[in-house]
Amino acid sequence: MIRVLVLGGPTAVGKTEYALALASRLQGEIINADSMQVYRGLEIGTAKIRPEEQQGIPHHLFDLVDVDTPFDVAQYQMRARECIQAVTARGHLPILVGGTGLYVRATLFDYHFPIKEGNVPLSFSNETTVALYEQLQVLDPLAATQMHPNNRQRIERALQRVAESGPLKEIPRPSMLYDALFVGLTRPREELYDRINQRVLTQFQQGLEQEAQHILAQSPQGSTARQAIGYKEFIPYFEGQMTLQEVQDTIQLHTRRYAKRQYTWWAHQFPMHWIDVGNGRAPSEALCEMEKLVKAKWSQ
RNA sequence: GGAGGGGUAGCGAAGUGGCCAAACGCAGAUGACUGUAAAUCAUUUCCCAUCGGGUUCGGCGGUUCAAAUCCGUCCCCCUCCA
Repeated sequence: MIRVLVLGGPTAVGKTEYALALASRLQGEIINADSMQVYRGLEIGTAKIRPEEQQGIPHHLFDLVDVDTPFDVAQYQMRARECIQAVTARGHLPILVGGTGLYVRATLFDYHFPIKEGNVPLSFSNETTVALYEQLQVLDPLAATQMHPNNRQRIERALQRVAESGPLKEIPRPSMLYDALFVGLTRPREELYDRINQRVLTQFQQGLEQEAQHILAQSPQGSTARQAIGYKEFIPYFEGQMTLQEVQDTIQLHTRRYAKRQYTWWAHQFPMHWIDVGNGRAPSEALCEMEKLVKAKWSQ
């Protein structure tokens, strides 16, 4: 099986820096696993690494599409698998770096996304959520058991899927397709939250407002890019209903909550090896621990 | 000094004798998640505990079978008049 090193963890924990160091020590190439950094133009708000910071290490799957172009897990899965293949063929170690757990899981595990047949998307706007859930219970009882009756977004998707490829025959229990090592970076909660708050302040100084204005003008209603934290919060501000300070507070709040959700996903969906990079620990020491994990797994 | 309004769980805010450990909002904590995932959704938040129990609604004291809710008194806050 192909080896893949995964570097995950919550936002603002320090993945970008450690990825760079790891890549240079392990002859690795970095593959983005962040659902928002695939968009061109989301720079400051997503804390995307800049070309001059990349230290000559190849970075893949950043800036794939414009903000008005839809992108989803299925596309990511395909691109990421191709990329892993290519990096491996070059004799390098693919390092998947990012916070979007679903993207990583769909790539490394046996997730199937049937090819869409280009049929008209169903419209559910006139139905109540209760009615939609009842429909799903009839059309795909198994899928219905997998989601909460209030989760309209997932119910709609399930109905769409049923229309395209029929009901679920069994609940999928995906297996891993790669020889993957999951390293998660972590820090004490309070320290992480401080870093998040500080990072948002810095982003404002770097011109987040201008970037957001630009992005919001370019991305259509409902597009994924305008759901990104650090951008959508500006909407009420540009409409004159919120102060800049309130925008900043809200971005910090949303980012903190996002970080918690990421912890939940990473901790529960993968066999993680957590490395504490906080508490004033020297990066060299943390890196050393990561290298040990790598050696222990792929001893060489 | 006088008149009036108010003090409810982390914050805001309902409740005005029993159905109140106390609605609701916010914030926090926990979790779910195979095509929007930086999305969407759920649970939970006085204390101990499995049922269940023990302390709460500014303090103290009363009335009552029963009080956050009624009475007395004290403390604190706000507005207005002096």
